[in-house]
Amino acid sequence: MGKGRAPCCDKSQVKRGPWSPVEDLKLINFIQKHGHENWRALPKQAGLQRCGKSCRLRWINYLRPDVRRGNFTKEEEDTIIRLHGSLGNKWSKIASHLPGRTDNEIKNVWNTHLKKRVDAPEGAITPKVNESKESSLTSSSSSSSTLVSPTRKRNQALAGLEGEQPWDEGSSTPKKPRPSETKGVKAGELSNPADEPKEISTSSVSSTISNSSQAVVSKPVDDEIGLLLELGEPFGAPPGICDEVNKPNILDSDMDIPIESFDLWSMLELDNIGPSQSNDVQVYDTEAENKKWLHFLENELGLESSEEVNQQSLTNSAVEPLIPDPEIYLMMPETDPEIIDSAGNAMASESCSLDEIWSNSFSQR
DNA sequence: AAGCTGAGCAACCGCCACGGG
DNA sequence: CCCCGTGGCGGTTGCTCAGCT
Repeated sequence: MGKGRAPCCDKSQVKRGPWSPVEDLKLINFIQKHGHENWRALPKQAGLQRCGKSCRLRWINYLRPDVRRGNFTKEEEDTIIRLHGSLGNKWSKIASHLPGRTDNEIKNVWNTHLKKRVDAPEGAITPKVNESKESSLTSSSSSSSTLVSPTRKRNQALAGLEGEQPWDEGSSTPKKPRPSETKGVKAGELSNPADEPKEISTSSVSSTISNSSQAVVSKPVDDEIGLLLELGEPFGAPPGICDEVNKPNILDSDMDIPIESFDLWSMLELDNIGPSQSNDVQVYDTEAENKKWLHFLENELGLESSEEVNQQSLTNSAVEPLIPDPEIYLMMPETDPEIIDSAGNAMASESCSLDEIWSNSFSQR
């Protein structure tokens, strides 16, 4: 079996580190059109300089339509603890009991929060450690929300967006985490005057997913955009993909959708690419919606110029990169936002909301 | 204000299981 | 039956910043 096997890919030929929005877009676009029958071949066909494994991981953990991010509910935590008790570190098995949750996320949650909780004797979890972190995370679950990652990630992400392209494509050592895990800020945090001023704008999105009562805190518009995108599944997955992800899904679970949020679609004039509410995963008039959605994103990303080509490629064979390599901008010797901006017209400078969109829509789902 | 530390998590790595030839 | 390729899984790493001193 697997002894002495060659690496799955030539490490020198593939990009590593955090995924950029452009890459995400490419991957989504490709899978949405063609599925993922062969992960190994996928990167090439999709025009990605990534290892197939990396693509798979990215898809499974973040881009997949039914992935739920952030905010583990009390029930979920309990389930994890219970299942871990019986299954051990069988993360994928555990994940199969938690619709929308990935093994990786569960693993992280376990290692960072739940393990401590379980290890500690009942009641021995002393505030000092837990108050600031844990309680803002796990114990918050008592308010039925929970396991929210601190605001800082979001904050840092946003901070990174201010002046610098966070996705340093040229660098093998990622500088910042992508503004990806748009973990929400739990209500308590939001209401905390000390926290609030910071950068709620990007940090308060996802709480929504697991609990509306907590989620529907007033948020800045950008957050709602993220929320919308997150909830909206704008790139409705094709049936093939949905088959894969058609586990009992988030729509079946405890997710409440703050209806108000959907107004944003019209606010954004995106209403015609917005979700058509349904209980099925397949909630979009896929082809047209997808195109509109991608179109929108590409415009936002400053890929407008290539859009025609893209539209073409959308209808072309699978072997063609579906998106006319916008990454060329990112691959420039100097991955300078300004360069990108001048060339691509949008990436960095006005990218705040866009990046939030990206982060929220693609990473936080 | 600056430095240090720990937390959190995305992504990578390597091994294993399975299926096809 | 064996070999090989691929997908999947679990463990680990590396990066960044919030919070503390």
